[in-house]
Amino acid sequence: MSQIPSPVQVPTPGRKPVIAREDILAAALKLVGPERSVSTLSLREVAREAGIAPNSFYRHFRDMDELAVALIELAGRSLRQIIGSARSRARTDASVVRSSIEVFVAQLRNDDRLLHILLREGNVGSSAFKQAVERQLHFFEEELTQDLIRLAEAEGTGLYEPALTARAITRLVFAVAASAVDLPEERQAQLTAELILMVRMIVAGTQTMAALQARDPQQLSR
Amino acid sequence: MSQIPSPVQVPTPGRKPVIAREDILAAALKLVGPERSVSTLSLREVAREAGIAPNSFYRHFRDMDELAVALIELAGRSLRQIIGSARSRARTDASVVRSSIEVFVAQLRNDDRLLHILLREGNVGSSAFKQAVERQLHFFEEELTQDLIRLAEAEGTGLYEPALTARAITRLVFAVAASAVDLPEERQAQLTAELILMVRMIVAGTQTMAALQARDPQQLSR
DNA sequence: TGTACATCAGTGAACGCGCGTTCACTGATGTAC
DNA sequence: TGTACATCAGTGAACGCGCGTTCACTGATGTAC
Repeated sequence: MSQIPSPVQVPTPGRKPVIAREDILAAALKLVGPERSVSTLSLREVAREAGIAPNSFYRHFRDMDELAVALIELAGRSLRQIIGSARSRARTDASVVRSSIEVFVAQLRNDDRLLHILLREGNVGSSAFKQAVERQLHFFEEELTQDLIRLAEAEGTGLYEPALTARAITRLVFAVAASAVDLPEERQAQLTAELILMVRMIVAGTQTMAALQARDPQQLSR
Repeated sequence: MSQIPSPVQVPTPGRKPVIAREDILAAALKLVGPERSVSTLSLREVAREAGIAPNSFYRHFRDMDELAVALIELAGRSLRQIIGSARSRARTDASVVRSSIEVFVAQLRNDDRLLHILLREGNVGSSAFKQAVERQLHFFEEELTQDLIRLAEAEGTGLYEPALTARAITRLVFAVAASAVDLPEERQAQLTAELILMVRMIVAGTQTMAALQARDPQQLSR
């Protein structure tokens, strides 16, 4: 899945690389910020920040688009790992919602630029780039679907369309978080609380609808 | 609120304008597409499309950022008007959710580029641009809040945090629609159905939570 | 009605700049023997 | 161990291009009298 070369050494002839793909990704990350999106970075800018000649860039990436896709994959993998461990820590009690969102917002506040990119640049850029973002969101949706099913079984409640529910939660959390990236710290605490309530609404809704459907299968299509 | 000059004629000396602000906005709109966002348009490109010399652009806008903000305001006003009339048409029966979302998706399918911009570019660009997008979303949230209150009163159901609920619905609909802009037509029908269910989940959730809170005020903060 | 004048929307030419990409190269590293 | 050689990461210089912005201008339109 990863485009990043593993550190396994395959002995080859030729000059040793003095700069790694990762160094260039890191340089690009340093350049993004509130008013600089990945899609506005220039190849020369990134090369300058990485301390290499512009044409050395081509030794590592075909073009800026390939670099952008690599950034998204890095961001997705990193966030899923963070959320995943938060989730498994909280598996026993029913506060999965709270702890997942809290770790998510903490990461956001931690000025994780990878996360910022994943949140806010999903809708602009090349089609390869947008597809890379969509792929990462799907991973989240799939993992969340499994979580929801497990949670419903544990609590003995119904669950209406778990995949759809997971999709709604994922998209909502990403959208709200994206609009909060620029907010000051104190507003972000409030945001966490709001996000938790929003997700609870969806969960409560899916349970209610499951119960309704069990009683009267026609009702929901009205 | 509008930056667009009204067609009221204030007689002034000087040469008659041969091109209007609106013509330049229209030219910019023609240039945006699946892989071209407003933030990547160049001044010269827009001028070329509008059929004027590059420096004539400055007679109408200070820079491209001002044009982008004008586009967002145009998009917001236009969409609110469309949704508003759909909403008032459906006020009597309880299908506000369905008819609002249907008209929203119809507009999307209609290749309304203004709408595409509003949906997908909210998180990149200058801070003035992002604020303009946020302002438009707030208008939607406020109008939806009023709707939810009216609906709850009419149906006699409770409502937990109407403003928060409206916010969740608005953000979710915009996020899901943004990711669907590139989808083929047949997938968009499916999307409409999914969106309706998602919003119903939130509405069902807010009602359930209102009922829970009435019974046990502590329960929700768990 | 006619004439002089002010206004100002739009222009053509030019500027310096940063861009992506190319080319032929350098020289460090490893392999073959 | 020593030598010749192949590989290839990184380079310096150059290219043509489109960009935003500036300048002094043109000439159509309206006003004053």
